[in-house]
Amino acid sequence: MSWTDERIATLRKMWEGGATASEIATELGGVSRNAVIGKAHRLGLKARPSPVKANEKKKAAAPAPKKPAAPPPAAPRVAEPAERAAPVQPAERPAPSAAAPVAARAEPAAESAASSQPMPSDNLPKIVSVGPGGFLRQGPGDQQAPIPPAPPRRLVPAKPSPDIAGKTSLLDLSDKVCRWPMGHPGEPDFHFCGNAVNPGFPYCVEHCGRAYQAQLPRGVRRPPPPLPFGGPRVR
DNA sequence: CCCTGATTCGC
DNA sequence: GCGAATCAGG
Repeated sequence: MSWTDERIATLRKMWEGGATASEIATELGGVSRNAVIGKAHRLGLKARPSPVKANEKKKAAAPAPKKPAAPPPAAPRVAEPAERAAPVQPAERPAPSAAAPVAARAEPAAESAASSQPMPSDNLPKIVSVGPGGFLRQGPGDQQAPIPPAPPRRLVPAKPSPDIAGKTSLLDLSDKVCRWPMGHPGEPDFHFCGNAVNPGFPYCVEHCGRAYQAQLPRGVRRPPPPLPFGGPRVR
């Protein structure tokens, strides 16, 4: 398989959308996870929470030579004492777990949008609180005290974008529209939600509610955790 | 062991 | 440019 423009576009979108290299590789087909990562790097997109690079100690002094291949006595290119040790990084970023960082980053409390009218929860179980971006947290357990004040704010945007009369294709994605995948890539009707995003999130309000769920006590978890990109493909 | 992304290096 | 092999953390 070669990297056609379309495949590259898919890689880009999915990578930026947060899909893992494995998922991207699976959906693209014909390439390995490594190929995806390699391509992503060559494309200049990297910088994603890597388990390995997550903690960068200011030490890191002695990288034991792993490659027995070529240890040239003259000029090892690994030589750079300065490294990146110069300024001690004040804020080290712990590897973010999927949901946490986004929620944490948003404005403190005051943003809650559940002001005047509680959303008409049709099929949703019980609304416990309102997430920072305005999406609804929910859960059967009531352990979470309801977010208090809710200064009058405009209700969640969620205004349907005009262009979603048709279907939002991969190429229609932007940071303005909900990236929640509908169906599986490769299937004829695969598309993305395309609604206006919940500001600061990659998904619309509704799908934020699906993507970011309140952690429930063990044993009381709901079974079906919907995953972006349809989750592991059943083949 | 499984997963992850990063890096290296022969092709 | 490509990607398998390898590394390394979770």
